Amino acid sequence: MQEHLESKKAEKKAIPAAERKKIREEEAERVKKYTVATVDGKEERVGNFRIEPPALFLGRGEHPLMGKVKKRIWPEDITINIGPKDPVPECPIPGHKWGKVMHNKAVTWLAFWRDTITNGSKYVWLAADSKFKTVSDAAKFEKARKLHKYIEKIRKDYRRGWKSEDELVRQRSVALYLIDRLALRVGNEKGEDEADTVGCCSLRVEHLTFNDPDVVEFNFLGKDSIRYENSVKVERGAYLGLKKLAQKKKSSDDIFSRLTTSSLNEYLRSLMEGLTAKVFRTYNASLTLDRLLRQGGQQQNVNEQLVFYNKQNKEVAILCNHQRSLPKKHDEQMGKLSVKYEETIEWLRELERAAKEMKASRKDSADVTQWVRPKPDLKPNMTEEQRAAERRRASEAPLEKVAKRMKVDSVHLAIARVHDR
DNA sequence: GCAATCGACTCAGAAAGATCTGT
DNA sequence: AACAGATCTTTCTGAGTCGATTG
Repeated sequence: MQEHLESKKAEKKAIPAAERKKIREEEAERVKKYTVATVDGKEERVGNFRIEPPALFLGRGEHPLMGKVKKRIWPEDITINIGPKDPVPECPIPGHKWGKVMHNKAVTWLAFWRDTITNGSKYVWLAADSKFKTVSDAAKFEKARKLHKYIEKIRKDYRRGWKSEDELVRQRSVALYLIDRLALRVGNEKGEDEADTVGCCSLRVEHLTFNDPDVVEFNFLGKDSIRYENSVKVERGAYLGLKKLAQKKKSSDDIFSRLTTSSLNEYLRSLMEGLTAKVFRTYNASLTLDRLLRQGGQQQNVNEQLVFYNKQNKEVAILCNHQRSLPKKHDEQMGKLSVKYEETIEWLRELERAAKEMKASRKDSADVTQWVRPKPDLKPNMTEEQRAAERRRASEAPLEKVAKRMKVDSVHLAIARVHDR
């Protein structure tokens, strides 16, 4: 199977760039009737118009269902949602027909099917640049802006709640503090056939360590089984409240045993219309970026501005615990970079030595030694594999010594070039 | 009345693919 | 000019959130 896939890959790679582009354009033309939808008289791009093909389910982290077969979806499994007078899209597989055609104006999906692994709903939606998506995206940020007007009151309220006699109020107030301060997700309960991950409301005693007087260490698997590891100095009241909630409980017990995500959200809605736990993430991420960008120095050029922006944006990613695993070849690439760096430094030393020597002797040229990588010897009649092998040989071959005489100007030019890098 | 389940939506990381850049 | 490697963009689909429905 692997061999087959490898050879398919090689076949694809062998197609010249121009032809590949042509193939791509033709394919785009062919699928156009599936990728564009008319919504309220306007053409909109469709997001995922291809049905997920059969595969072995993998899942993220330690998923109980990993390895199960995700079965093929047939037209009969699919419900189409279109306007009542619109023509039904032609079924692309001869001899088959759509399972159901309906006209539901209250939802935004175009097609629906059931996932054979989880029995969950899967949809075809419009793309992110569609009216439906952009309007709801804008509404999300407006809601976060609205929270800005309520936040002081809400914070005052939960600080008071830490000391409440009512355990439910205490749980809710401490949980809300964590959601606000650490941008934790709300953390719905999860089932037996899902990976064991948690959010705020599902935190267990085993996920926390208390370091008096006021530091809490968090260590748990969050969404996508991404580890959240953070040692935080928290407000004293929250510390005491949280510690009290963890006391007399087993390590596998829920900290917020009486709190549910829906009761928390219900409470939030009583404080501000439309407020839910996830709004705090949007709010705090946006506010953090805004604050960091404002305290920016005077970046001179676009390049510096970009570096600055990316740096601040990374801070927000840290707040939200967004992280990507390193690419497979990362170590190798870093290794190559450091070798290159060393070589460049050595070359710089040699150039500087030559410059000094010329200055001392008042000559206008000097002998320099450069260590260079041999060039691959590529012949026109070589096959792709032979070329690759030759390139590999050249890149792994020892450095060659090249001695040459350089004029003073070219030495200075070379030094400047190294500094540019 | 309430816990469990469902439906519809956003969020998110991996991998594939396209494009850019330096040699 | 060609090519390889780096980087940026897109695709894919699994993993959440949250309100509604159901038993």
